Amino acid sequence: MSCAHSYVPQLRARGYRMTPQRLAILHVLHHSGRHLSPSEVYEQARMELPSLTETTVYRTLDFLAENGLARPAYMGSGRLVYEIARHEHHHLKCRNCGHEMEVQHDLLKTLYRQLESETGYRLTDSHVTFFGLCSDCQKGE
Amino acid sequence: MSCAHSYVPQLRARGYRMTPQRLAILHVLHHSGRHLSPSEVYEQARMELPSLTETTVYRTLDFLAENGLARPAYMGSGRLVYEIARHEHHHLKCRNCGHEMEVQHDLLKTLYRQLESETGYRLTDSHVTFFGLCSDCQKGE
DNA sequence: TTTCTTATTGCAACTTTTTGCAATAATATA
DNA sequence: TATATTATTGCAAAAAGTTGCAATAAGAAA
Ligand SMILES: [Mn+2]
Ligand SMILES: [Mn+2]
Ligand SMILES: [Zn+2]
Ligand SMILES: [Zn+2]
Repeated sequence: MSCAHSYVPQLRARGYRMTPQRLAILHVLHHSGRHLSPSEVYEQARMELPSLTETTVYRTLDFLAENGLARPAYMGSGRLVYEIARHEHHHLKCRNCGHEMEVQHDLLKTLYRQLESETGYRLTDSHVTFFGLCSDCQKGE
Repeated sequence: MSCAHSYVPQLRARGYRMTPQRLAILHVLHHSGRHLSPSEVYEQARMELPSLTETTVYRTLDFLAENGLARPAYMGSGRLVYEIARHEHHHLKCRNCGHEMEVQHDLLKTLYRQLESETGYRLTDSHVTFFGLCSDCQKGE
C-alpha cells in the first residue's frame, strides 16, 4: 500500500515516530509530486484517514520540512505550499499568466560557490522562485 | 513633513489616488528602511493616523508591492514582510542564529542572463532569500 | 505480551490575513 | 467652487494558520 513506509528509518534515526497521520500526508505529497497547499493536503489525506485534523496537517508539514522530507515554497500566492523532497531545484514563474517552470540547481551552483566564498556562509537547501514574464507574455506587453 | 508626498506622481500616472492611509504607510516604510511585518507597519502608522485599520494596511502593502513602491519578502518566518523599494538586492540568512546579510544584485546578473537565454523568460524584480549557516554557526555544528 | 516513557494528536481558543459590500472621499470636470 | 465619477476605506464575517494543554498511542524496555 503505502510507499510512505520507506520514510520510517529516517524518522526513527532522529528519535521520531511514524504515525498514520504522517503516513497519509507523506503518501499524498509523494504521489502528487507537485506543490500543494495545506488545505489541499488536508482534503486529500482525509480520504485515507478521515479522522485527520487541519491542525495536524499544519504541524506535520512543518515537521516534515524541518526534517528534510518535504520542502516549503513561496510561489507568490502569499501562502506557503509544500512538496515532497526530491532533487534540488528552483522555480521560474510568470507574473502575468502564472506559467511555471523548474530550474535545475546546477544552474545556480556557480552563484552558490561565489556567495559562499564572498560571505563565509555555507549555503544549504534553498528552493527559490524567480519571477518574470514568459516568452508568450512578453509579446503582448 | 512627509517625504512620502514624493510618491504622488507615480500613483497619479497609473490612475491611483494618494490618501492619508497610503501616506502614513509609505512614511513608515520609508523611514524604517528595514523589513517590517504588517502588524509592525500598523502599529507605527497608527501613531500618525489613529483611524487606520489593519485591513487597510494589508491591502495597502499589497497595493504598493503591486505598483513597485514596496517589496515583499519571505524571510523564513512563514509570514510576508515588506520594505520600501530601493536598489535591487537579495538576502542571505542563517538558519541557526537568524543573522542576515544583504546580497547585491550584481552577483546574480550572470545567473539572470543565463536563465533568460535558456528559458526565454525575461526576469523582472526578484527579491530572494538564500538560506545557510553563517561562518560562526559552522564552527559549532 | 505487558508496562512505561514521552512524542504526537485533537480540541478549543486565539491570532493573522482575506473578502464582500456599502459608505466615504480623492480628484477630474463643469 | 460645486458636481460627478469611481478608487479607496472601514466594518463585519470568513478563512487560514498558530498555540496550550490534556488525552492518546508509538515503540522501547521489561
Ligand atoms: Mn519545487
Ligand atoms: Mn530586502
Ligand atoms: Zn506568461
Ligand atoms: Zn548563524
